[in-house]
Amino acid sequence: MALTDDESVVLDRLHQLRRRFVAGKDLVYQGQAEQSAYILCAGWVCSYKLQPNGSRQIADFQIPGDFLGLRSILLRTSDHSFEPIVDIMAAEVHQSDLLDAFARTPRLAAAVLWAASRDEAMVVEHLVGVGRRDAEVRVAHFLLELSARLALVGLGTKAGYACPLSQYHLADALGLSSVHVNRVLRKLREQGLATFQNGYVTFDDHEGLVALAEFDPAYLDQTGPLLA
Amino acid sequence: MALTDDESVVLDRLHQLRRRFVAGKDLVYQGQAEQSAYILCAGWVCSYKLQPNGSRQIADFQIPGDFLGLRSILLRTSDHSFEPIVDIMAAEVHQSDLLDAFARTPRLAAAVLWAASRDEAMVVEHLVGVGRRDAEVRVAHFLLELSARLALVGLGTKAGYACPLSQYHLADALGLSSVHVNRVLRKLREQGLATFQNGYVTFDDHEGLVALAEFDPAYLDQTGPLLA
DNA sequence: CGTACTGTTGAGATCCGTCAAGCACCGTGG
DNA sequence: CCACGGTGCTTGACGGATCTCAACAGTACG
Repeated sequence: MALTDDESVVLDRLHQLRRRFVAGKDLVYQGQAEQSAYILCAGWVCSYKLQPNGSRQIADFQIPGDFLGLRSILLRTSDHSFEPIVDIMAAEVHQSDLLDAFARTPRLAAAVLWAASRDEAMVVEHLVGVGRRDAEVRVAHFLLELSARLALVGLGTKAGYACPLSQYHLADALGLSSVHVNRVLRKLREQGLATFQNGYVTFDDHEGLVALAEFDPAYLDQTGPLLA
Repeated sequence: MALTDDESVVLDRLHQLRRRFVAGKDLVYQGQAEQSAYILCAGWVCSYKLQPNGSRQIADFQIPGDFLGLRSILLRTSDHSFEPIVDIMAAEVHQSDLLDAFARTPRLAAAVLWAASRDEAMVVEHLVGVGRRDAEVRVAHFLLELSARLALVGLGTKAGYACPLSQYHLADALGLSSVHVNRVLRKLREQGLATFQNGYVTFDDHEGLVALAEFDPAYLDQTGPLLA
């Protein structure tokens, strides 16, 4: 994605303030009114919604390079929370700076809208998984999606990747109980497809896993934003 | 939402081409490359993804006033399909016109991004339902969300609304079998909470239904886009 | 008058959740 | 050094929510 000098300047200005956050302490919480977003520099984050009964649903995971809280900047109050999975670094983006940037460089607006569209496409695919795939396929698909996203930013290969998630994170993301996640992971391991252990995901049979999950990465639109 | 004259002109130009589509015949299909979006004038549409095994997951329903296919305009190929539930009228919006409009009026870009954010918030809430609510609560929540959205455009009240969906639509949207949807609807009816019949949804006990579903419409952000 | 679609109901199977217990690891503090 | 609590992982037994299969009724429509 080629930028003009002007666009680069505007983009740089958005990145000014870098902040560190510790694992487990929410960046943004459900119902918060203050509006600012972040661009994740290092570490993993998850966005989730809590239910009155205490259960939670993780909507998405953010990895380095991802926008974080774009939605809470335009909607008045954040309808969800962000939890750092590990200690992270993130650059703060103020609402006013972003809207200001739109006025200066409309192509940037299109790029941000592209990012929002891609986010939504991922959530929709996630919804498909939870609604229509059984537990084994769902887990397999999830591991593959993460792999594809991480590979884009150089954090993984077809062989596997470092993954700081616990089985509880998987359970909350996939709409399963942690007990069942554990059983499914064991099954995938025993079938020689994939191993999720000690902070690493290893693809023992990448091709077989893709076949099982019927994984098609088209929705990830890996070609980047198209600029008018 | 107050617009300047200039913005109104740009917005009007987007609406030029109105087209009619018949029920059941897809407007946009999964994998299609051509890029244009629509603004729905009359009728109901659903957006869905098909699985290789034939089952489908409906991601969202669009009602009059909603944007339709905003995502397929920025991503290269549409990753999902749109099916008119009934005969509809929709105004076509070309990709180039939209990007052009961003350049002229950045506030419009913010408004469109707001619309995209709201869409995503709805999908996330949908995901929460499918992942973490049992069938009865899920159906109740769904009926209430539609009610709130329809009320905003004058198509329903707390008493009920006209609803052209079949039980199959509900099943595909909620990640349930149509058989089970039928049983749940019967239960809601017998409990005196809501009736889904003959193209009408009637709230027999709106308050009770809200309590059962723990419905909180905050995520719908009914205050409209905020303009810089 | 058949055909297709939607809705309805029952019976049986199964996937997955809940409850429960136990193990491994790790950092803390005595 | 060891006791201890916390967190995460593992496994078994049981129950239930939901699915699948199957049959049938009502309605619209050609």
